[in-house]
Amino acid sequence: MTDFSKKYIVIKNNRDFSYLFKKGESIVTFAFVCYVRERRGRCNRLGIVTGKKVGNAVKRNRSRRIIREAFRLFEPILKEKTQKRYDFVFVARSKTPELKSTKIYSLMMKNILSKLS
RNA sequence: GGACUUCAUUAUAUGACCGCGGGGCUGGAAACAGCCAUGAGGAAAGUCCGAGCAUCACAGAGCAGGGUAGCUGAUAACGUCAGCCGAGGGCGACCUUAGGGCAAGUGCAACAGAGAUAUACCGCAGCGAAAGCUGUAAGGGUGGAAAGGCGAGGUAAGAGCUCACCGGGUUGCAGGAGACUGCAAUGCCAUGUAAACCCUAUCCGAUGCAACACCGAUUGGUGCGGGGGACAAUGCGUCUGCUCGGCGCACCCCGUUGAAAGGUGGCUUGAGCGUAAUGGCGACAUUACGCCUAGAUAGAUGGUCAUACGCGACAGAACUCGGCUUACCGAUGGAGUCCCACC
Repeated sequence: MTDFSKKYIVIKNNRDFSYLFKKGESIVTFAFVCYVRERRGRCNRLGIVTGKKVGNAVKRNRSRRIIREAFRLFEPILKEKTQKRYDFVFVARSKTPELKSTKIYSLMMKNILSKLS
């Protein structure tokens, strides 16, 4: 139903998450851990995991928002570069809430694009 | 000026650009697009109490289990709040208070100490040549606690033995709505612990919005199991470092599940908030006027930049209220107390 939408889809299923943890390619930085896998379909999908290790509810919200914001900027560039579509799962780490979204954005550009191309 | 006490308020602000949630308006068949205003807290937290609301159960009474524990009031209700009483702390403003009953029963009280609810080790006094006997509990030492405290009289020495003051018990009278207070008489009666069991009084049905209600129905859908088919082709999953290959899913049938799944409502207009007046010491109540203030469902408030300063603490709504408790960088205002200086 969101096929024509420009936006990404949010991953909700627990099955999808565990599948990506198992089979996805992992990219580790100090700010986040990312699991990626190629998928069919017309748009990318995004899932964010913020465990209890990150901190209290405010810190978890903060890291979720930062990652989402960074991904919002990052996603159109990815679409331009390649025709392939991917599933992403980002796992927040304990340092994440203290960072700026630009920092995460640059980390995404640096680490993920190079791996996928 | 310094040191405090108490009650409130506030919780970085402003602008630009890019985004998000639900709502309204406009365009559109729809998808969607554009515009507009709006969008976390004093604790949203812990889930510790009390309610509303919902479903189930229910004649009445009792047991069990649990809560509460000075009095009077406030309240929908409370374990909350207000005022007062008692006790304790502070020079004071003021603060703290788990504040019924060990004179119903049972239990426990280590060590020390002569002795722990009872005693006589050292003492003191009398008698006696002495051993010792008798009287006594002032003093010593141990302990959280040793038969009310302290002083005077009294005595062989002592002791509520007597008396004054203080403390506690009982009875009476007076005051108060009551907790209680005051006075008088009597008389010293006998440890602590009930946040030990327990007793007394009083209150309590259970489960929580993932409650619950509705929508949609056999040509349909969810999950599980079994069989078939394909064994050609395609995709995905799985075993594997890779290939081959096997198995599973996608297809069909049967059995079972019978609303569990999905969607919508519940979901924010409420014991609501603000201002004023009146009543009340106060909690609060009444009246008038004004206001509408998040409703997400993997969960919306964010990002970037700029400016200012003290460089921003604790922390994120999840059915809704009233409280309590805990966390917290600060800032501002009102009222009040004590000390110093000056007049």
